Amino acid sequence: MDHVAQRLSQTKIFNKFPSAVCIELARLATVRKFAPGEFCCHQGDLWPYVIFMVDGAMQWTMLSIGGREHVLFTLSPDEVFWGHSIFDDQPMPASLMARQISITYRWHRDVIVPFLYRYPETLWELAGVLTSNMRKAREIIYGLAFQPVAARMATLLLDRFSDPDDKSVQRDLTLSAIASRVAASPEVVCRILHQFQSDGLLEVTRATITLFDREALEDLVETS
Amino acid sequence: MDHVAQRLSQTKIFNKFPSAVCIELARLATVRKFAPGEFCCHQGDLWPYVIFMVDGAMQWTMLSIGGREHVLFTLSPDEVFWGHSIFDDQPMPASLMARQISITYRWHRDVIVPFLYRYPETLWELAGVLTSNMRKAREIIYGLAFQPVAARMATLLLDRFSDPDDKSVQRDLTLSAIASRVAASPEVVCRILHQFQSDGLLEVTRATITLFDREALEDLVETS
DNA sequence: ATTTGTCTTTGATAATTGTCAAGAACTTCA
DNA sequence: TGAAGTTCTTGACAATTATCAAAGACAAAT
Repeated sequence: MDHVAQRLSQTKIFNKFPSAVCIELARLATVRKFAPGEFCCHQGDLWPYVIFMVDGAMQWTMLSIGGREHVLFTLSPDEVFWGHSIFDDQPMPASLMARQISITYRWHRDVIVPFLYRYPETLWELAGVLTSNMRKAREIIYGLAFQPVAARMATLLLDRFSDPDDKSVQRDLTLSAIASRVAASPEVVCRILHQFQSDGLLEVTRATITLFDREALEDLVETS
Repeated sequence: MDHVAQRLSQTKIFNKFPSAVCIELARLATVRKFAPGEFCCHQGDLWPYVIFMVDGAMQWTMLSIGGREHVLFTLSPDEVFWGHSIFDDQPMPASLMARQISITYRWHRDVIVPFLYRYPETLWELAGVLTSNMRKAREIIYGLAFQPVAARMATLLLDRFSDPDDKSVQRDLTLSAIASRVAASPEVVCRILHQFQSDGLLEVTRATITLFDREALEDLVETS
């Protein structure tokens, strides 16, 4: 069995297909490579595609009314993304952009829908996946609306330090990149980072961030 | 054909069932009456039900981290609501509360899912409905996060004056009720309302609001 | 090693919104 | 009619965050 088909068959929804179908789908897929900065789909496009991330990283970026960009989440290898237009023929509400060199398998709606109908359990699971996405989106944007910047920063940091053993991480995001994730200005991000440092929660150098007090960050998220 | 079954068969998803199935479903439904203030489901509950609004009005209210309540949308007669727990067995992210005396038809997941599987087009349409809900939720919360209060007020007012002929509407919401919809304090709502008035956009009395300049409100929503 | 350009840091200031408090206006009910 | 309870209005003040500006630190390239 093709290696990619194998990985595909472990994802939600696709795991409800017999493995022969996954192999067949892998064969039917359009393979595409993206350079960093290249767009997979643009906000406003009609984009009725499913993609499977083989390698790289994509970010889901929303253009807000003031021309500001907000990164809501990123896509990592082995994740599947179902374009909204597949289901309701409406324009995409955000853009998907490659952050690194990325490789995707892509299917058009017309290719994949017949398979879904043939195995209705996938359709049911699809409802589950959409619901879970809705919850996540709700959570993220709700955080933007009702949590102060410090709490949103704390969430992002905890996400980076997701492994409890990790005491120190590389800083791969600039202040502006962080700002676009927490919907704040780079200056504020800078101040809050140093605020955290002078409160003894962590240590910031140009290259790394070292976490001292995970609980304090968790508290910040809870109580705000 | 039962009158309610008839109405049910005109809604999304249910319209993909043969009418005999709608009649059958109407028979299988649990009919419930709610007094104003009574809850249909509570945030945090596992609530795997579908409801059809026969009469009245429900509001979808989210308890935020500061104990504040935010009303995200309301349910009107002939609308169908699919509880999130149906699809992913997770707790409901908000509460559904009757605002007036309301009557609902309700089905448990176990009752309705077999019918969905029997008619897979309904499952497909379900994905469409969930996607459209996701878009709406996104829009609403995104507005809360990135639009100033005045723009959110403008949106709410335009919603009230949805009929272009309506020049004047009853004020059926108190300042606090408005505040909870636009996620602001009643004082700020009061000020903005008077701001609009002194800018000549509308006239506020205790009982009614009269719109003078619809375009100005629309501009406010666009440009912020 | 110097230059160039991008990040980062810091300060000053302004805008938005929330909070508190007190009084005015209105409704309801007895 | 009057009393009690809401709801509305207004002012003063505080907190959060954005914006602008300028300077400092660093990395890459020549």
